[in-house]
Amino acid sequence: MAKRPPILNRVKALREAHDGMSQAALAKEIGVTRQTVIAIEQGRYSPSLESAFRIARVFGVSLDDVFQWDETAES
Amino acid sequence: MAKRPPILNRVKALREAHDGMSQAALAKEIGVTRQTVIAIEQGRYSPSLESAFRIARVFGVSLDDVFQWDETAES
DNA sequence: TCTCCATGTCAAAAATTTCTTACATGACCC
DNA sequence: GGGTCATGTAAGAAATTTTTGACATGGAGA
Repeated sequence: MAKRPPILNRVKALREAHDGMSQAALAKEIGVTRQTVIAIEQGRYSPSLESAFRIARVFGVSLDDVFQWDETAES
Repeated sequence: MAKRPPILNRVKALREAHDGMSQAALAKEIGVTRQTVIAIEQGRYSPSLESAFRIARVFGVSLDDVFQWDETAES
């Protein structure tokens, strides 16, 4: 399997701040499945750049507001 | 194969602005192959979020400075 | 000319992300 | 209790990204 990517994200926090939007609702808006949203929030793998863009657009923020390089990981 | 992603990038321009860095040198710095850099620059597919981050870091810019959503593509 | 370097192409395999389907749990409300 | 919703897990298939290896071309320079 994939090892954990060195990327952190605030998807869950943004979702909750967005009027408690559910994982299912977010998944539908960005055009992926609920399982994909779960995996991304859990950091099991990082999304494609395209999914990342769609997530940022749903919340009206920039890519860097959603995803951050994990400085504690090896570069 | 994959259809063209709705994402544009300035990798080639950044590379040239970065003292004419070669595709091979960039590939080595971000830990992918030269073919991957070629494919990204040509827009054949968009990179993983992890590769995207590594590219931005090499050039010392933000993700959004390297990759832009193509507004002319269907969302 | 010959060599080196940068870019490009191609095809198949490998690795990673995403989908599909199914089932489980806890919270909440009737 | 029974129903719905949100979240979570799991396994295999499908799709996409990346690698590997090989070969081609054009430019620059010795």
